[in-house]
Amino acid sequence: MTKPRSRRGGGRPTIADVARKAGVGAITVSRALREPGRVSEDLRRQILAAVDELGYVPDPNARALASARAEVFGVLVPSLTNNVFAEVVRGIYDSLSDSPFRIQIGNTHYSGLEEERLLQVFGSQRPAALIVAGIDQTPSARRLLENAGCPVVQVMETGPDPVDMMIGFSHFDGGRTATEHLLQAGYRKIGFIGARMDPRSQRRLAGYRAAMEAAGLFDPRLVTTTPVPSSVSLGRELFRDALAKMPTLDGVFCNNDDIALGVLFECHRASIDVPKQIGIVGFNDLDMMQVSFPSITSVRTHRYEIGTRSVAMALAAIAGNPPEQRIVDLGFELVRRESTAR
Amino acid sequence: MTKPRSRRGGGRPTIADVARKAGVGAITVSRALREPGRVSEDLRRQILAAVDELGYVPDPNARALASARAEVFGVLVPSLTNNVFAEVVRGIYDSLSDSPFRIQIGNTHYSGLEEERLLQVFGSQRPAALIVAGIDQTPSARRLLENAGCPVVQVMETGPDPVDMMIGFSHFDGGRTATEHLLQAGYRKIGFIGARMDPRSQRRLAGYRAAMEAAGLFDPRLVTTTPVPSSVSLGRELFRDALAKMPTLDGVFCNNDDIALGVLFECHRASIDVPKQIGIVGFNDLDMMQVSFPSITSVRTHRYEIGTRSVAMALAAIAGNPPEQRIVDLGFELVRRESTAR
DNA sequence: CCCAATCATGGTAGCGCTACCATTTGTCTG
DNA sequence: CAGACAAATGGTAGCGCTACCATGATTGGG
Repeated sequence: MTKPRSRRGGGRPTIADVARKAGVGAITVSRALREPGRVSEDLRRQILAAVDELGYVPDPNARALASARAEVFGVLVPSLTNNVFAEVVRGIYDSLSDSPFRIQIGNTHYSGLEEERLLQVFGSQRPAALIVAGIDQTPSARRLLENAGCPVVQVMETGPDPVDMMIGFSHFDGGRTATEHLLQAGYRKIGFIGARMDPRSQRRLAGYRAAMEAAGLFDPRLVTTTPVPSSVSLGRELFRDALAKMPTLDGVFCNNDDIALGVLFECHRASIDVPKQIGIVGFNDLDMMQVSFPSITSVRTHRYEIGTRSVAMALAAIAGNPPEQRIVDLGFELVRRESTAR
Repeated sequence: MTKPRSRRGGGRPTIADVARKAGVGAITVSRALREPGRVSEDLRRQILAAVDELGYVPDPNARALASARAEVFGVLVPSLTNNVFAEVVRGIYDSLSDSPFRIQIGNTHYSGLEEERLLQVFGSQRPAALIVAGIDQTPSARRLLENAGCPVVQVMETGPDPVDMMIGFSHFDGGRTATEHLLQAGYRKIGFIGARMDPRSQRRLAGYRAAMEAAGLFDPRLVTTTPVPSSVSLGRELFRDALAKMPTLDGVFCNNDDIALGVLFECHRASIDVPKQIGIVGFNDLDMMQVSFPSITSVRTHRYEIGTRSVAMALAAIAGNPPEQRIVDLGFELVRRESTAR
């Protein structure tokens, strides 16, 4: 006469309740939910009705334990507030919202060690796929990715040696293209201003340097960087530093759009004419670049699409059809605007 | 002579492996990891050594299943890219990084239905706590929250009737304060410009209206809104609309800082003097408000702190000491800058 | 010095689900 | 029409962990 209900579970319906109600075996309920094609039309209807009536929702934890595979995408990004990564995450999120997969986000704070720690934690759940920003994993992080036993997509950049799959673009080329544009517009003393010099920023700087050296115009005093996190106000300060160091500066390639905006505001404040006295190029092409006065030339990157495409690649791999193109270069676009129209 | 290793698990060490190695029972290993105080010094050391040597990491899914409680915080926000919510999430994330709790983010896209759906999904995991943005849940979403069986924190706003706990500030008061500041500065034809008029924006608008009515200056033609998502470029367009509708406009309270920035840029473009001809006030006080030229007066909100404090409240409740203050008002600060210094 | 109360540890029995392996039925081939 | 084979369903045995309930060892008060 004891209650058969468990002492622990909150009393919510389980698969056995559904099975009883529908008059079938538990396993058939499980199949009806996961592989509808393998259950006859009739039973499926009956089962779905029972599910509905009881308000049954499968327990993802039990599911993960039994199948040794959690329906989770692990996503590792270096920052949650940086608009660039927020857009990537949004793309990932939107692409996954109609799938059974959940998302678990990890914030590495631009630290390789933190990334390792998070991979360890994420791995313990046997995720369905891992999406990680960047290609500069520590050796031990790379080993964790290789042994994760699930599809791995490195995003934001392309490089020669993917762990599994890769989607992004060349930051080196982006930096070079931006700089070449300034050179073509006639600017000569072109500075580089960058904050939070993560590996991607370093490669943009390298692209800048390559372009300047090719033009015979490179000078280390033109480069102003800091490891401090990027912000609009920092952009303003760095520009003042740059100008103090090199008063003849006539152009700047900014590591990102926040910096570029800070530079523009300082130009306003100091009555420096843009684009006549100084040309400005940003990176990422946030919405505000087209609105500012003057509007700012920037390198448009396809962040949202990197998110959606990375999910598509991972889902294909999970389904057993890994894309033949393991490295996808989405490129970028230089968007010319008033800030370099001299 | 058969391999005792399971057919499924990838062969990673389990608690039983650790127990065998340390020469203790499995349950003792479990305790040593979760309640160190209840295991003798000696055994604990032995066990931790075994854990280390084997590289054992507990399986969170098995743990959740056995204890009917997942070590997960469910976080529901209306947008991932809106800097305001990104800051809240960052605060949550940072406060949880030293705890065993993971984070699962849900993006409601400002939709009540989507929020319900996500609460349903999240609930199936028996999360340790739920943090949701806003206080305007649908009746059925509210029921889901009440029956979640875990601490619930509503964030970003305060209101009279919390599901469980609440932390934020009054958007009505924020809107009123901003508007009163413009009035005190001598502006009279003060417009309201807002995009994505979610419930919080509506209350800021109500605060604006209350201040204007108290001054006997309210006119519906001063209000320009749209349900379209907010952006800097939209701010510019809405300001042009507002000006076309009411050419004598001499001030604007903007629903958020992006809009305010768009307004400022349009003023530059149209050679409208700020603050002489037009006063501008934003909302949230993003970093760029202090850098722009002229710098923009804004209502500073404590987003990051809302995130960290919400976690502290939830953790306290989980530990069995729910805070006596179930409603925490973090307030806001009006930051006066050049854009209203007439 | 005995018995209760504590403390430290362990055994057992699930948590809710699915992998694996039947079993049953229907369908096709020669 | 037998035999082979596929399709549909079910039973059993865990997945790796912890709640619950012993058990034995230690303490301490009367």
